[in-house]
Amino acid sequence: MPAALIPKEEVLARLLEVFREYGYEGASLAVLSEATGLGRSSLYHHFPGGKEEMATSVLAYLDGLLKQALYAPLETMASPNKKLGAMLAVLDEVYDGGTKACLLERLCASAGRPVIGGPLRRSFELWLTAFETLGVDAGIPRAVARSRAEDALGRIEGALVVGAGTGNKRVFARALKDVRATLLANKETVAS
Amino acid sequence: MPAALIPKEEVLARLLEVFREYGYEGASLAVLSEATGLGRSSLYHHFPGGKEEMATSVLAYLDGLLKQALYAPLETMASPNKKLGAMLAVLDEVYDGGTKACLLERLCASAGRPVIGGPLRRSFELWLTAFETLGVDAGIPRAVARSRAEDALGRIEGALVVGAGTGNKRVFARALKDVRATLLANKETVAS
DNA sequence: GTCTATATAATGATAGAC
DNA sequence: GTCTATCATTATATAGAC
Repeated sequence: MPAALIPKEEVLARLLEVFREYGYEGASLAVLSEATGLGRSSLYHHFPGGKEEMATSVLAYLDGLLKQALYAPLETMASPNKKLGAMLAVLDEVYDGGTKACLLERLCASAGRPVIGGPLRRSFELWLTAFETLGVDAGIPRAVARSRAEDALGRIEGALVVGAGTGNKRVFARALKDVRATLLANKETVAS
Repeated sequence: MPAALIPKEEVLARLLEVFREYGYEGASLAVLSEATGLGRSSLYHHFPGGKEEMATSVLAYLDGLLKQALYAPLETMASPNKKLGAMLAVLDEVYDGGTKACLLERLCASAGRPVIGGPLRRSFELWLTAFETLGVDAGIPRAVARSRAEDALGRIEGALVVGAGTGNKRVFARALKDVRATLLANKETVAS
């Protein structure tokens, strides 16, 4: 039997790129095949469940990346603020300064498919829980930390959307800066 | 010749609903046909350019809705704050409290198609300019008003994404509240 | 302006050789 | 584990009757 052309993790990484650029419906097997360098049959060998299994496997692979990017910093001895800085630095890199789309957002249009919607929601929750946990670590009441986490993720996702629609990267840079300043802050807004 | 079953504006409204739920690639002619009650050939009679023309026509139709929702309030005599309240009230209704997706976001995955990307960017700009103009009306320097407009639209889009992925509507409600409080404010963030 | 019927291409998915 | 060849289905799009 022929040796694997590329490691399975590399296959997943390339599939991820396609799904996050084109979404689920837009990611045709032709494109997925070209991106991985594997023929259709090879893809079906790795993912007997077809395109849906490719998408769910990619979501599981993303969960691993999220754990690296968001949960690894949580387990260090650094201050909550430093941990947040580490998380946001990785996100800035992953989204290439706001020029690359988010897989979670691109899959939302296909959340109606049960095999997508379930894992998708779990990936959202994984991210939210990381932010929430960081807030709790910083001494913020859990309910508040949870709301802040949702708002922070919303800021990031929305900045990527506006960036994709307008080509403006500064929105994303400001979003990261704002999350940096507000997620853990004892803040109040003062009108003058 | 048979009479039109429904006015063209109603056709556009129904096409809009499909595109904003499923995105461009996910909106098949079968679904578009069913949603409008028109056969394929009737759709091609109205939109000779096929699905791409349906999408661009829907974007143009959305521009009209945006002008109603965002520019009509601008031309009233009310205070900037009242105008903002009117805008956000319409948005809250249009997105059904955060349960309906935004067409602009759902089309971003297909922005690579030139016929989509151009009009899409123009629709984003239309929205941003409305928010920016309101800020300028309120006495905010244009550059600041522009940034605030981008951030506000980002907050709204991101809240819809998080809402779609998690099923949580409160994110959207808080986003509207935050835009209400920050778009026109003389604000500063105070850490205590 | 709408319909039925059809053309043509692309899609997701399989079978079987190596 | 990968390939070529092919399947059935769905997709977009057209032709022509009424």
